[in-house]
Amino acid sequence: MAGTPKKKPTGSHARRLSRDLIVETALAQIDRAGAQSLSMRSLAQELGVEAMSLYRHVHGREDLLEGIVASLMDDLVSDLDEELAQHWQGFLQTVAHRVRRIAVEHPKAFPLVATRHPAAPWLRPPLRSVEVVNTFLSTLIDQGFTDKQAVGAYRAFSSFLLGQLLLEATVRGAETGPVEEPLDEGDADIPEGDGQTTLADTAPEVRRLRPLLSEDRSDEEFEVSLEALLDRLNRELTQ
Amino acid sequence: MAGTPKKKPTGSHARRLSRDLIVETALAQIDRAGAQSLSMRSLAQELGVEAMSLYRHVHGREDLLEGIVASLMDDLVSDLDEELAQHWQGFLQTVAHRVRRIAVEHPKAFPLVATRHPAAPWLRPPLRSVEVVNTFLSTLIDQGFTDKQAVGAYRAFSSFLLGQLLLEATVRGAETGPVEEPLDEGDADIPEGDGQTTLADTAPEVRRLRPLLSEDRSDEEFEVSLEALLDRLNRELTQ
DNA sequence: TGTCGCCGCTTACACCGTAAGCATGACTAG
DNA sequence: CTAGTCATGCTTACGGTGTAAGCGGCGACA
Repeated sequence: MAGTPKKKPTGSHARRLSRDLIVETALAQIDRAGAQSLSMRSLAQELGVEAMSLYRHVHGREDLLEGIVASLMDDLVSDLDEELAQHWQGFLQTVAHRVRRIAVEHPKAFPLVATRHPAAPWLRPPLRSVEVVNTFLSTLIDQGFTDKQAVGAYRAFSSFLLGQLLLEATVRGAETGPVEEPLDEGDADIPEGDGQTTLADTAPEVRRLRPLLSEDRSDEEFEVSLEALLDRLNRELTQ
Repeated sequence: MAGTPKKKPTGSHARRLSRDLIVETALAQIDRAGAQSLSMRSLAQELGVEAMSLYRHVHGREDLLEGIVASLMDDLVSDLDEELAQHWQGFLQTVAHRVRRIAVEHPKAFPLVATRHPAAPWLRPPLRSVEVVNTFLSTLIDQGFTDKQAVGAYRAFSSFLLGQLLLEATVRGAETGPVEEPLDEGDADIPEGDGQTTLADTAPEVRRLRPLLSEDRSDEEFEVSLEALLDRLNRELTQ
């Protein structure tokens, strides 16, 4: 550059580079445009830095993604083991709502939490950290669950959260930025006759029920399903 | 080329190129090494063809993936609307087991089914085709479900399948080829003290229950959860 | 005033998806 | 039999991606 600036402009990038800052910025970028469009280069640019600089603080793209899901889920552990764990139902409800909050706030990032392979094969998304699972299990066992029941509850709970929240995140993520170009819709194969007419012909029920199908009852559905799960666990507990 | 071969060697690639063949081969490659490692070039190579030739039959990578999930799920519709739809519980059970079969046979591909955005916002994975959803809804409504109940059942059922099967697929997919290199485990940050010792210290319950956590009860869990869901729907139906 | 280590930069490479155009063979009309 | 059309696969080329390897400068401490 001409002029040999003695002090760097320091225009936009205020904070110093660090793993936390990188992860945080990456998450913001994913929230904005989806995980697909996050690249080391674009991330570096947003940080006012060259791509290779990121590798000082992050092992690579995979490690970065791992860091993102970890940072998302670390908010869970923070203040969990309190007086909160006195009734297991309340405990499960709190955990469920916290995880849901994460999914709703970061719909584009949640598929990562759901899909990424856990650190150990006996950890199941979305509760992927050893600490959380430990709190989960010991809370239940302290309140009368047998070992087997506690593990079963962990699995059922994981499955419930995963299904419910991944669905919700998919919907919310799609409506918050289907910026994907109209996909050309050219030729190249599969003429695919008129969609609307086809729908009325071959799927009248779907057509008729479309308003109902499009309604957003996710809050209510989550509560109801969670309640059903808790009932089931309770029934199992008291045999 | 020297020799101007009059007939092509026809050594390895027997069948002619077609969308179905391409999709089929791509699915095989995903089953083998995961979706991450599927590239147009490697796929073309396996077909004994140049990458750009694929674009005659497929709009691009996205369209290819779409074709793969469609081909996976098309096996559902084939013989669904039969005498099978006489009891909705049996119907749901059949559908559930068929989808599960798909997930178990293609654990590395199932995340695509789960994660990919559906064609319409009111379609929910893994039942992503209009035909299947239509059969689903009309079957239930024919047997006494109100519109709202049927739609609710569709949502609950989707959520159940998605959670249960994505978990199962993740586990099975991981054990069937964690070919991922040991990830270097170098330095660059986060010293991360000895893992085993840390686990015993901060997560004694997890350590104690590890054998139980590692057990594979997926068949049984699937049946039990499905049963619970059907019970719940039935209770809702008969109020 | 060294000198040493961190931290970001530069360069380079292999690989990716895909736009655009060309070569070739098979099939059909005259 | 010839000429024309068309489907199919190949070649070339471009911009983008993750990342290995080494360099440079700058602040901190002796």
